[in-house]
Amino acid sequence: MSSPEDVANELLEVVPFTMKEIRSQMRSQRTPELTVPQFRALAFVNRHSGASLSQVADHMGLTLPSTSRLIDHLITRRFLTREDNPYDRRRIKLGVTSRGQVILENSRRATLNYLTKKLSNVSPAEMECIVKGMYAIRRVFMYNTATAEVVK
Amino acid sequence: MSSPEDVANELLEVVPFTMKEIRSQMRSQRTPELTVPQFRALAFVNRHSGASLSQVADHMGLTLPSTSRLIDHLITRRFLTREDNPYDRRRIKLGVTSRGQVILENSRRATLNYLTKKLSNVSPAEMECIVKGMYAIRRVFMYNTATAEVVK
DNA sequence: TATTGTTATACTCTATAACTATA
DNA sequence: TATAGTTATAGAGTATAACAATA
Repeated sequence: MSSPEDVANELLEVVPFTMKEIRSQMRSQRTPELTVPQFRALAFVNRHSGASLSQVADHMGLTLPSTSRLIDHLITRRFLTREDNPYDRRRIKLGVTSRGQVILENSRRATLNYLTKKLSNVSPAEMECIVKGMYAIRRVFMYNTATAEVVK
Repeated sequence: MSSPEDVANELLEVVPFTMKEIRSQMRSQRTPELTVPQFRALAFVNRHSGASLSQVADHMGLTLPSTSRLIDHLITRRFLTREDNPYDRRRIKLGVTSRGQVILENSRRATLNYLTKKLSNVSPAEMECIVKGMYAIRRVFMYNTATAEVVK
């Protein structure tokens, strides 16, 4: 039996390490074109075409200035476009270019291939566990806003 | 049944998000004294008293210059000490100060409390899954050097 | 007056290149 | 010559503060 605290300890050790693996894979291997935050932002705009800066910031959990700079880099490199929103001129409408879609897909493929290869040594039963565990984490951290403190 | 690729996809979505939660908790809540890499380095030296810079770099998966600067910050703030190693004068011996131990313990406690609270909504069965899943990930990413490519 | 976004500034993380000192 | 570590330099990620434009 594991206590919530045991699980918390486990997360605190394993998550940063896994994150570092993903980050260095993205940086060093085939597709150093995108950092992890860039990848996430690009993927979000790809799923939500016409998104505003605030929507990206909300999704990423970043401040507006941080998001503005992040998006700037992606626009400079022609992975994203920025247009005015005619219905509310304070807002912008972001969109992924075809160039951006290619980069996004390449980056996703390379990283998935890397992870998939690593996971080839894991038994089916363990993989089910990982999936169920990730689902629980997702539910708690990504969707459960009921217990989340409101931070101004 | 989940394929390795399904699991990889899941990791690629959930791990960065969870990492961001941990990072922003450490930054914004009670103990903004340590960033995640600083916490990890300090915890490593605490477990391996007298460690050299190279040992920290290996553990963290960072280059020597990056590690040198990271450690510098911790020394400047009197969380770590640096001594010469008399047996090999090229090496240094790192140690945690009592001040560093206090900070480390506070930071660990605050983050664990935060995670533990989040996990209070997870059923025991799901927690077992998370633990088993983390164990599998740990085995694959942290210990399995057999299939890891050697990157110079 | 409140919301959306940008610019200015600053700090940490991280890398590569070039260096010093020791083995 | 090889190894351990530092310094110089640079780019990305992130924040807060101050601002402009629009609602």
